[in-house]
Amino acid sequence: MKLRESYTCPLELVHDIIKGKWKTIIIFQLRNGKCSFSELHHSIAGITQKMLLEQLRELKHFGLIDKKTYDGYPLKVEYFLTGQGEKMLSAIKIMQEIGIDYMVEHGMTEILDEKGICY
Amino acid sequence: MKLRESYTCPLELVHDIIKGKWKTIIIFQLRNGKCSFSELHHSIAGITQKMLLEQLRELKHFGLIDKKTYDGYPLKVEYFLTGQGEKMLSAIKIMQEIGIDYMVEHGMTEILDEKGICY
DNA sequence: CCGTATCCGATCCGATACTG
DNA sequence: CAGTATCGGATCGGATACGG
Repeated sequence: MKLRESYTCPLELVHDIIKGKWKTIIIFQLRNGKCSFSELHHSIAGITQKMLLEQLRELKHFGLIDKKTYDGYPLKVEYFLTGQGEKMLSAIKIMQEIGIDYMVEHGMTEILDEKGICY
Repeated sequence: MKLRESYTCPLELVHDIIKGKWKTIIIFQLRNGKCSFSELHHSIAGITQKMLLEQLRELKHFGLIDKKTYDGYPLKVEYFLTGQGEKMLSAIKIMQEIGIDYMVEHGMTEILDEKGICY
């Protein structure tokens, strides 16, 4: 969650911002616009509530996503990408392609639909 | 080093391929062509021999880089990006930009030269 | 110059139970 | 529905020493 005082390389900083198992997937899930906490929770296979919340908090802290809270009951919250989040998304989309390339190359295609999107 | 049998998402697979503190930096260092082991070692601030070798082995195993070994003494080895490595580089370049944006935004500019390249 | 091996603290992340 | 707290095993990565 905390960055260092200084870095010798921008990539080291970015690594500290998006490291971990879930952040790229969360950003990718926000590619089509706003999502509630539970939409994210249900659309990301295998993530726990704890991890999702923790990662959302960090992504917000680093300015890749933002959220809007509506008072009332039940509580309603919407998460969405910021400008920098969109920029990160453009890198993540390339990585998605690389993943699909690898899967095709190695016969791991069973999980892909015709567009290579799996959620 | 080992991937799972199957993944529910291409990004999860890519994460397993490039996770860790050093891989994106190593790929970025290879952006201008071939490098020897010691060129990489000297150009990447703070990396140990152990980590560099370990990460190079994994990157090769996953097909993002390749190497050419010349017999003779002293030993000479050259590492370079494959096609998929170049594709990953295009994503990494975007992340580099994001890192520079963040540094500029947060007054961490002291390490950047006029092009934002620090090695 | 290039590559290998081991030890060990730090961190990550899943499971689980609980609150507003 | 959204968010918090704690515990413990697995993994990561730095230090260090050795080998082709």
